[in-house]
Amino acid sequence: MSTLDRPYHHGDLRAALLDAADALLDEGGDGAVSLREAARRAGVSPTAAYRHFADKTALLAALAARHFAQFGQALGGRSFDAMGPAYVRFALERPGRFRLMFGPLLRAAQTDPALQAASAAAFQALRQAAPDEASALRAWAMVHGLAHLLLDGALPGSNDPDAVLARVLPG
Amino acid sequence: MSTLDRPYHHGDLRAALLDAADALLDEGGDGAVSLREAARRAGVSPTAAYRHFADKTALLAALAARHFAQFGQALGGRSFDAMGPAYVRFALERPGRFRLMFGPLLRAAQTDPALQAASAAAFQALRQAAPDEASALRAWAMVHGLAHLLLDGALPGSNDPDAVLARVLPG
DNA sequence: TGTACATCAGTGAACGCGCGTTCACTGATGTAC
DNA sequence: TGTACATCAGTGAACGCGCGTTCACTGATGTAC
Repeated sequence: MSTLDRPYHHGDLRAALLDAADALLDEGGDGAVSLREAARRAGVSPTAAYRHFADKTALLAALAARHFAQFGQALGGRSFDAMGPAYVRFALERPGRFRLMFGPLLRAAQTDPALQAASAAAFQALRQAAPDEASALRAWAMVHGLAHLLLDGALPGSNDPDAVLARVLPG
Repeated sequence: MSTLDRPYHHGDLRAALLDAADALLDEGGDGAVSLREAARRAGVSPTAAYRHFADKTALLAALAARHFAQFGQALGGRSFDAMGPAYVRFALERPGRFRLMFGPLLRAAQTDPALQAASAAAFQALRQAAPDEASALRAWAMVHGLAHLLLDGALPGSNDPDAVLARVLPG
């Protein structure tokens, strides 16, 4: 395969692999992300990925860091009251992404500095909008729990996000 | 292997498999539960499990049903205020169990009647202790979110459950 | 009490699968003189 | 401007792994007459 045949430009394989992994995340959840399939979709042999990531965990960490940045943007600049719905919407939009960001797959990568920075920055947004620390924590927990319960279809009766949000959140 | 060599009595293989799967849940999380390993630990060939469960999903559903029953007992008979800490404690005690009960692994088994009944019963406890429906939902979401955040080590700063609970819950 | 038979709970070999990762390698690109 | 060389981003075959599930089977247990 010559350079010209590739669907990405020189030096962009890293981004292409992340994009492919991202698509897998959406299609099959965080458990469905594999180095081999990501490479396949990027049009490259399985081993090419190792030029760009030390191992699978490094790929996942990079992917999560990307998503935490988007997460911060999705929350940033909103009022405290508007953040709850935004948080839940972010989770429901793409469940695999949400599970990767918070789930056990990243346990091995929890010390990754880029990941830590990205996640800390995302939560700064929420902390700053809250009237005080305890309120921030309570709101965060509630909204995080709501996201999970809706994602898992664990609420008896209505699982309609808007209806549930309206009933639960103030305003 | 004669009957006498087995670590369980006649007719108890089903329970032995569930016990083994349960241990796997604790040791490696919900992703670490496999039919083969459960059978191995029960001292039985991999195929023996199919005498007792239609497939892996059926095993997982049976396991989750068991846990939802325990969950109901852990919550039952408590005051509304005492339920929050009990909920969180239940989750932190055995993360794998909690993730199995609410996680995506059971999506395929969501229509299982025994599982549905067990989960509905568990939530009855919380609903009955709450002053009203909306409060129940809010409390549930918050406590569920707290459990997840603590489980995932996602809280910046202190991840000590007792400290976090004290700061967040009323009373 | 004895015999024929059905049922039932296991065995063990085999299937196809996809995975993460390693290895020695090739061919193109960039650099120094 | 040309040549020698190092670097770099890929390839492709191979490794060992554990999984869920199927198949034909065996041997013990229970039942009917």
